[in-house]
Amino acid sequence: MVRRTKLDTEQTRRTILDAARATFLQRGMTGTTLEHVASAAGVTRGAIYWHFDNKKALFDAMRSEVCLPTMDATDVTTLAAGAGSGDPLDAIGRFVTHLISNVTSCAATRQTFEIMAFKCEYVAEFEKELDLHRRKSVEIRNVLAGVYRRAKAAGTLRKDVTPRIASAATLVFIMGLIRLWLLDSNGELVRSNVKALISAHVNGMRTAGAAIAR
Amino acid sequence: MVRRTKLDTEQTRRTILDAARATFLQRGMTGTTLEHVASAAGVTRGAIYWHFDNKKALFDAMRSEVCLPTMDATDVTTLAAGAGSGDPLDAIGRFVTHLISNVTSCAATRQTFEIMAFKCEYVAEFEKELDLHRRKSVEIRNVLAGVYRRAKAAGTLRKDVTPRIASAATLVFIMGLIRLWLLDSNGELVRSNVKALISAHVNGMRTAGAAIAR
DNA sequence: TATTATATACAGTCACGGTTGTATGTAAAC
DNA sequence: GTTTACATACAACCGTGACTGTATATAATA
Repeated sequence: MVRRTKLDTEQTRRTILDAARATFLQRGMTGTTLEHVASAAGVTRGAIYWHFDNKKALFDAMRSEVCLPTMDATDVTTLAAGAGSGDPLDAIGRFVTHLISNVTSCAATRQTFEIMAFKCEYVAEFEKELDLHRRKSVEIRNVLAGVYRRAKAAGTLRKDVTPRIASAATLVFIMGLIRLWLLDSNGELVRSNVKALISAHVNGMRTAGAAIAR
Repeated sequence: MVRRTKLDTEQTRRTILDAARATFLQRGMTGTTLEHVASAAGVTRGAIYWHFDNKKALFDAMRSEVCLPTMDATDVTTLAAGAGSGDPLDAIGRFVTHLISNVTSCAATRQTFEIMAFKCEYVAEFEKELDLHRRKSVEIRNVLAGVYRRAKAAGTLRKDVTPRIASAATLVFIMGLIRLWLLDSNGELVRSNVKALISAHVNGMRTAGAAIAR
C-alpha cells in the first residue's frame, strides 16, 4: 500500500503519534528508537521522517497534541475570570479541580504527563522544557497571588498567611498532587481522595471562622 | 600511574562517583557514556568497570552514597520519635523541615535529587525505583497518619480533616515542595520562603483557635 | 476529458560513529 | 609470587540521518 488520500495521510500521522506516546511511555524517550515507533505504528522510519524532523519534533508534536490547556495559557485566565464572582478561595478550588481533571480524564493527557514526569531526561534541547515549566509556574503563582489578595481583602484568607505565601503553597500543592497522582497507579495514595485533598487545602487557607466542610 | 595504596583506591572510587554525579547531572543518565564519566574522573573505563559492574550499579552507588536518610528509614522513625513530646503538629513541621534541609544543605544530595527528578528515565531496571518511591510514600503517609491521629486526639487537628486526608496532604506538600525547590534554581518561587511555607501548611491543619504564627 | 508533470507519502538501503562488555596486559603493593 | 588496581585493545552491535527508489494523488494543461 502506497500513496493514500489526504485523509489517510492524516490518519498515518495520528497513528504514528499514538504509537510514539505508547512507546515513549514504555521505553522512555532516549530508550525508544524511531524504529520502535515505526514498527509499533505499522510503518517504516521513512514514514516518520516524512511527518516529523526527528524524535524531538515527535515529542513536541505529541506534547502539543494533548490538551495543552492543562498547563498552558487558557487555564490561568480561566482562574482569573472565575475569581470574579463569589469567594476567591472557591475559585482557587475550582481551578485546581479543573487542572487535575484535565490530567485524569483523558488517557492521552495522562500518558503524556507520565512521560514528561518519569520517562524524560531534561538535558540538551530538553532543558528548555524545564525553563518553560519554571516560567509557567511563576505565571500561575502570580495569578494565584492576585486571587489570594482579593481573598485577603474579602477577609476570607487566614491572617497569618500572606497572599504570596498562599500562592506558593497552592503551587506546591498542585505540583505535589499531580506528581503523586501520576505515581499512584493503584490509587491507595491520593487518587481516591483528590476532592477531599483539594478542599482541605483550600479550607486550610480560610480564616478561622470561615472554614467550610464540603 | 598505576597501582596505588589501598587508600588511593578508595580515593579513585570517590573520584569516579563524584565525576558520575556531575556527568549524570549534565548529560542525563542515558546520555552519559562510561567514557564520559571516565574522562571526567581522569581515569579510563577500565577503572570504572573495576569498581562497578555497569552504569546502573554506579547510579545505585551514587544514590546510596548520598545521605540516604533523606527518604529512607531513619527519618520516618525520627518523626515517630519526635512526635512523642509536645504538639504532634509541631513534630510534623520539624520532620518536613528536617527533610528539606537534608536536600538543601548538602550539594551532593541536592544534585543526586536533581538527577533522580529530572535526569532519569524510569523504565526497564529503573522502574523498580518508582516502586520503591511509591512504597516509601505509603510508609511515610502511614507514619504521618499516626501522628495526625494523635493530634486529633489532642484536639489540635482541624475538625473537618481526617488524619488520613491530613497525612496525604502533607505527603503531597512534601513532594511538591521538594520538586519545586529543585526546579527553582534562582529562588524566586519557593527557595526563599521554605520556612513560611512549612508553617503555613502545618497551621492550615490546626483547629481554628490553635493557629500559631511563627 | 484525457494526458502529463510534479509533489507527495512512504519503503529500503547504506555508511558512519558511538557504546558496551570483555579480554588481556602490566606494574606496583602486599 | 600473587593479587590488586587499573590501562589498553578488541569485537560486536545499534541508532541515526541521509540517500535512493517508487507508486500514487493531484493539479495543470491541452
